[in-house]
Amino acid sequence: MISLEANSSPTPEELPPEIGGLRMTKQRREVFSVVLAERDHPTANDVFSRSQKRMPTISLATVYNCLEALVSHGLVRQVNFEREPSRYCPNLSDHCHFQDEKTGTIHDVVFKEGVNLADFLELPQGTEISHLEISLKGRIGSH
Amino acid sequence: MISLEANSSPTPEELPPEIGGLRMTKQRREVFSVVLAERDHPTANDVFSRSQKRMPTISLATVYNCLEALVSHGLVRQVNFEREPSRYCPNLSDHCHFQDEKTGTIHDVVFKEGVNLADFLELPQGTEISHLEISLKGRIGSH
DNA sequence: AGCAATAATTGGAATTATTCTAATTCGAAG
DNA sequence: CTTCGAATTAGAATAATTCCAATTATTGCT
Repeated sequence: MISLEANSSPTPEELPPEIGGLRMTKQRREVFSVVLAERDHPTANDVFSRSQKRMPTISLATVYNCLEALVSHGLVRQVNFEREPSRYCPNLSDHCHFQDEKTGTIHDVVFKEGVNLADFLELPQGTEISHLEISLKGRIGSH
Repeated sequence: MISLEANSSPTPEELPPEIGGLRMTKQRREVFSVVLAERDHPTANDVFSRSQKRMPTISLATVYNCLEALVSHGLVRQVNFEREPSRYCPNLSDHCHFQDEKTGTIHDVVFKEGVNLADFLELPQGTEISHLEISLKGRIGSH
């Protein structure tokens, strides 16, 4: 099995013909490898222009299609900050996002060991959560 | 001081000439009273059509302007679910939102007593959070 | 291999929430 | 009552995303 680790990001050619139930096409491989390559939470447009470098014929619609396929198969996470364009994140571990207001940069923020949602939310009993998004904004202290 | 409580929602006329540093105009009063009236997290469009009942001449642009003024003065909260249109919430207490996937209805969810963000997030030290949004989606158990 | 069926890609048009613009109107202060 | 900055308005503009219909690729059969 091919490893999809942080600092060994695969070229499109290295990706197998199927991942997590999703058939990989040339374009999906390209898009996926772009998302895997840099952990900077690119927008669809960012992914589009990066993909064009290797595959100049790819279309923006296809990038949207591929991203949606990857997201719905759980291979990539879609990240939203208020009404900003969606961003895409290859980090599948349980985490949330912090946006530095100064630079716009988005950082992954992990939960502390053993923390469970239901532990700190007054949820109506019987609630089943299928999706959770935590978005933080602020500044990183500099002194 | 006029009380802006849950079940005594003020008519526009009852709102003072200034709230929280924001000068109240006829339209702002109308928009604010619409948001206060029902805790169903209306979109800008919802607010627009409800406002039109009492004030048929109000424009959508004005509704957006008023909502933005109310939000930036901390009188109303803007609530986002992924890429859906923004919704508006008069509940200023510390809480987050749960959307019932079946009905689309949004419920306020409060944090458990004494819970603090930094307690469960591995935040880079020195981080100052100015904005936090937690959005949940799922189903409410029915059995 | 050849071929039908199915799925993916493409470019461009369409949609939709929201913001912008420029003109008008309002309202508080003198 | 006039003035002047702010608010409102209608409509145009913007921007992210989705839709559409046509083309191209891929799969599964025989």
